[in-house]
Amino acid sequence: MNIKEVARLAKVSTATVSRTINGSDKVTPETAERVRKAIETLKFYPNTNARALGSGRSSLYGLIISDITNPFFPELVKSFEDIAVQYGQEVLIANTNYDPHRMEVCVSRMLQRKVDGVAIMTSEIAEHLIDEFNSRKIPLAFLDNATPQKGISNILVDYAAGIDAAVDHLISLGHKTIGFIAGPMSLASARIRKRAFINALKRNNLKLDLQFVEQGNHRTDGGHEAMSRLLDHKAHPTAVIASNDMTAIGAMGAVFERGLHIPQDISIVGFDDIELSAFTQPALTTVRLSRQEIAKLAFRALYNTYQTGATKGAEYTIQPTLVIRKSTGPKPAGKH
Amino acid sequence: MNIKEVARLAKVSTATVSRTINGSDKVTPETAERVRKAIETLKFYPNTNARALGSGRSSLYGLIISDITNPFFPELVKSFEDIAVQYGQEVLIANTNYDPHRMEVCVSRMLQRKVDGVAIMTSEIAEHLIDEFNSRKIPLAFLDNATPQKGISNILVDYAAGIDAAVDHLISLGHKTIGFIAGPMSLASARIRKRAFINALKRNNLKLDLQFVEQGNHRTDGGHEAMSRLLDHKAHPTAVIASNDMTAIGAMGAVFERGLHIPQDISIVGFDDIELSAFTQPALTTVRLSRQEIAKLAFRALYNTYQTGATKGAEYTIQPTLVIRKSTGPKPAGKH
DNA sequence: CTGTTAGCGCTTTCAA
DNA sequence: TTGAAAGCGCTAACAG
Repeated sequence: MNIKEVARLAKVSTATVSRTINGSDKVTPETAERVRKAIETLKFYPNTNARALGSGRSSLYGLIISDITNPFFPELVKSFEDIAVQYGQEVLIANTNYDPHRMEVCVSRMLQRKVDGVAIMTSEIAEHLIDEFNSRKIPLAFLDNATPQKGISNILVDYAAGIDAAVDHLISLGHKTIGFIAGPMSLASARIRKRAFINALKRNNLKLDLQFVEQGNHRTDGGHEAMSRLLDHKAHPTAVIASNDMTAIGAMGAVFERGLHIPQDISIVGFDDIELSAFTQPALTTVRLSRQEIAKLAFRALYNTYQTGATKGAEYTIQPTLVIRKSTGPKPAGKH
Repeated sequence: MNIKEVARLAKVSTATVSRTINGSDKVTPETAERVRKAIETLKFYPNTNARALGSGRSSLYGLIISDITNPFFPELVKSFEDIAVQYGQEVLIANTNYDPHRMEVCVSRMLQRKVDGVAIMTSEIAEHLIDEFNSRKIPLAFLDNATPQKGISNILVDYAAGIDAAVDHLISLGHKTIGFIAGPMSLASARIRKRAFINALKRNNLKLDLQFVEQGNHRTDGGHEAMSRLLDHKAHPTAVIASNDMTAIGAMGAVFERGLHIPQDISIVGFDDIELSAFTQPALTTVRLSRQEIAKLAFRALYNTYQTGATKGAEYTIQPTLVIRKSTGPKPAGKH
């Protein structure tokens, strides 16, 4: 069952069938109709592999993420797929599992499938792998690539603005002693958030107490432990900002374990706005980083670069927004 | 850059390069080594499309799910990929978004990519689409297919056993009035759970009060509303089982809104054990349905069927297990 | 507007 | 063990 059979049944050449499939305008409507009917009756599905091979275009875009079970990614994946479908393109998803070796495997898969572009939404990627893509002129889009490069698109996130919004919100609620639970310092984006927090305190003339800047790991366990340490101080902060939502959720657990209440005794702010955050008890106030926006910008950058054959990539900056829910409240009376 | 260049550099024919790539044992180690070195220096990645076209095997397995942002699926996807990688196969993921039309698109994608098998982990699929696969002898594996079919593998879940375990657990805690929040009755698996609940009550000689069997939608909003209705009754149940975790989480919110405590005033049990459930406050007691097990069984069934060319599919039954966390406790004194 | 035909890059007989 | 060559199914000049 192939294009020949369709051609035979429709009494045309394979070229005409191909043209019809690809929506060429140089096919008489009547002919096209006949072809379409033949396709229908034969239940013919054009072989993607042959198409890609013949045309040199795969219409496939790669999406490399760390781990689909990390709640940050599902929405990103979904949005990326949705927009790709809109553009008539397909998506090849690959997980690195935070493992450099798996990353190599992912890159190799992309190369073998001859993708038309790759969105790399994870930080850990070796320079030589980027070169593989570059030398083949495969468009790349990064999320938060620290070192922008020739011909590579970059989606930047204004983390500082997000942190600022969180700090301002807490200050407006009367908080003066604000703690922070950082993410892994190996992550550029985590470093930026921590620095932004410190700067925000300064700008607001709040004293920076380094013992209230704790270290987490962007997972719940790290948040839990960090918050426990924070609560060990006789005079703990009345509000804590976490570097991401998972950290905040872990932190909330630690607060409850001490018999304290959120937000009556302590306010908590997260970062990312993963789905889960709306369902915590109380619902988490957090800085929303729109995954849909990231996905759209990344895909469009790739698509445009591929279509136009442009050699320089685009750069976009995304503004996070504060989502106020129930985990933040006025500073408790009598505290500092 | 293709197999020819490699052949030239290694001073062999393209056939030998192909054999080396595919690990044929009829290549002298020395020759193979030369080829491998050539591949290395040229940074050659064999074109998957051409490989599939030439061989007739795609080494690609399709995975159709409803929606990657549904927390049930990420772990399933990950496990499926992990095992596929182990077997040297690739995975093509497709979301239906609960939309029959998108389902057609998904099926079409699978057909066009000439997948070697498809795991359909969503319920809504039209009969004629199944036929498309059948007529092309593409192995299929279903999750919970109500009507088992010729040559199709089926992963069954013993939902009843899971519900039984939940009911038994609550009874052992002294509960006598147990409520249930069902899922959408359009879902076979939801119907089974509801029926299992009713049967379990009977078997334990507990009276079945139909006003305590509420209707949800497997989402948090449905759980919230259903639980609110349940709590409107003067004498509400002291324990409630939800048809899935999202429902349970929504229900928990409704309980808190009334100023009641979990599990002191009311115990809650979920179903699925999605990641989120470990992080609710209190952590949710639930019936765990191992997505890893589902994924493994589904993939292996497909792989074996394809490799052996078997015409009849396998059938497996998965036993869910109760995970006791903090949302269940003894029946409150003085209640029924 | 339609048909002919030479590839696309790899696999796989078939011979050697 | 290796090579030559005929496909795999489709696309895209090129001709007409």
